[in-house]
Parts: sequence; structure tokens; C-alpha cells
Amino acid sequence: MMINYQNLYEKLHDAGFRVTARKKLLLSVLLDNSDYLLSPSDIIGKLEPGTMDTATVYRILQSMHQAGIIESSLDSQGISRYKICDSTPHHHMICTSCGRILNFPCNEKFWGKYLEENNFKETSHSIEVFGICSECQKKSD
Amino acid sequence: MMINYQNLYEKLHDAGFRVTARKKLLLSVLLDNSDYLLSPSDIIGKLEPGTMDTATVYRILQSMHQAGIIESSLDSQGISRYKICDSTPHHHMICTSCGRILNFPCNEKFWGKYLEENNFKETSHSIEVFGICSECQKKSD
DNA sequence: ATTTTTATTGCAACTGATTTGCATTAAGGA
DNA sequence: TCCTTAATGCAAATCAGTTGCAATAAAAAT
Repeated sequence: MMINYQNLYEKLHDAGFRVTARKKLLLSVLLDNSDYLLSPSDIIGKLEPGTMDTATVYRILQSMHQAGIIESSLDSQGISRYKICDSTPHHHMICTSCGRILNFPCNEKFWGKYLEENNFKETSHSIEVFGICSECQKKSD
Repeated sequence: MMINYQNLYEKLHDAGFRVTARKKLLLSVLLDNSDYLLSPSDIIGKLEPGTMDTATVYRILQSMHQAGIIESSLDSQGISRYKICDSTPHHHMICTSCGRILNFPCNEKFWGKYLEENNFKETSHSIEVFGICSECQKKSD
């Protein structure tokens, strides 16, 4: 299933949100940078100055998250970062130099035995691999 | 190698920090709660009111982290949480109800093939499993 | 097409975690 | 014990993110 604007607009609408000019604009920024986790201030930096209030950006990001069209995570400094949801479950390889994120699938769960040993009921998990992406390795040569 | 006060004091000292009464006090709080990731405000809450200034707590935590005797992580709300470093590498099972953290070792790295495919140079990784610990499952019965 | 309802937005003020400048105090080596 | 310098308390500042409110604009109803 391809990601497209119509689809995203519908999801927003179905979640009870109005499809406004600002929401469309933010969506285009996120789609244009779908390989990156963007912080609110990254996003604001990509807009013409004065296009949108900070509070509006935060509110729209909340709405989109609620509508299930973007996923959020915290970077190493505790700042929220967002990207359009991927359709398949996955984990991340995050470049600590440029911030690019690459996905990889995850089927194995080698910690199953530890869950049992501790009688721990898993609800979710997260695997993140940090390092330097191919592009950034070239740059530093 | 067991964790003990002398050892921790030495590490602080070796990193160029003075071993003060406040640092000893914070260390005892962290040792008494070594199964939990504590936030600065958790820690302050465990002290007699007026024992130590907020800024001091933050500064000491920075020093201890720099000295390599505590590890830090961010909780789901972006708040810093700390605990005494474990001697062996491991990953976490974090109880979303009480905050207790359980360790499990990690040897396997099933993402190796994805690193190669993308020519991604790993520097570190993090695996966190969220869920409900044994104790909290009992409580909700 | 016009009116009506209600979500959306800008603005400014606010919150809560964390940091910083500065004067004072106290480690710990000489 | 003295002296140098890190550590500390206090107050003010910073920074991400949130909120109240009045004005605006979607989308639903007429």
C-alpha cells in the first residue's frame, strides 16, 4: 500500500480532524523528508518564516499522531521527532551524524527466554542501532 | 566485581571530582534503588526536604555520569532517569507500571545483515522491552 | 449558496525540566 | 593549618512543549 496524500487526508478526516491548509503543508514537509526524523523546530525551519505559529505546529503534530499517520520518538536530547508511519513493523538504524534513519524488519525475539524467567508480560519493544550511515562515511573521508 | 562505596568514591575521585557529603548521599539513594531508573525529582523526593538544592542534584548527576558510575536514559516523557552502572553489558525490560527495570544479556545481533546491506557502521545499540513485571501483574489481580 | 456549528489558529502567557551566573563554602593537597 | 579550586545554594534564565482565549475558517445543515 503506497503512501499518498489522499490516503493521509482521509485518515485525518476519519479521526475527526479537519483537513486544513496548515495540515496539508506539514504533511508535505514530512513526506518530502520521509527518511528523517524531524523535530518541531526542524519542521519550522523548513517553512517560510511566519507561515505557521509554533503552537500550531505542535498541535498539528499531536493530531497527526493521534490519527496514526505519523510516529514519534525521542532523540538523545529528549526532543520529540516525527516521521510518516511506515506500513510495516520495523526497527531503526539511526545515523548519529546526519540523522537519517534506515529501517530493518524484526522477527526474531531472542529475549523470549528472559521474559519467561522473569514472568514479564511484554507489551512492546524498541530496537535502535546507532552509527554512521554510508553517505556520512563518504563525507568524512 | 561487586559494586561498593569505596569503589564508587574512587571512580569519582579518579575522574577529578571531590567526594563530598552530597555526592555520598546521592550515591546511597541510587544504591538503595538500584533496580529502578530514578528521575532527578524521584531522587529529591527520597531526601529530607531542604537537604540539597535542585541544581546541585542535577550537577552531581552530571558528574557521576561523566565519571562513568551511573547510566542515563530518557523515559517516554523525555525525562532523564539514572541508575548505577551495571558491570556487564545488557538490555532492559522496563515495567511500564512501576518503573522497575530488569536486565537481560545480549549477545545475538540479528541485524548484522542489514548493517552490511546498508553499509552502516554501528557504534552502539539499545534494546528495550516494555511491559508489566511479575509484581505488578499480582497487584492488578 | 448561505447560515450555523465547531474545529483550528495566532498570540501571549504559562509550565516543568534543566542550566547558568555569581557569591559563598568546603574538599583535600601542600 | 593554609590555600587553591571545586562544590553548593540561590535566583534568574532557558528551552521544549502546553494552554486560555478571541478571531477565523472548515464542513455540516439549511
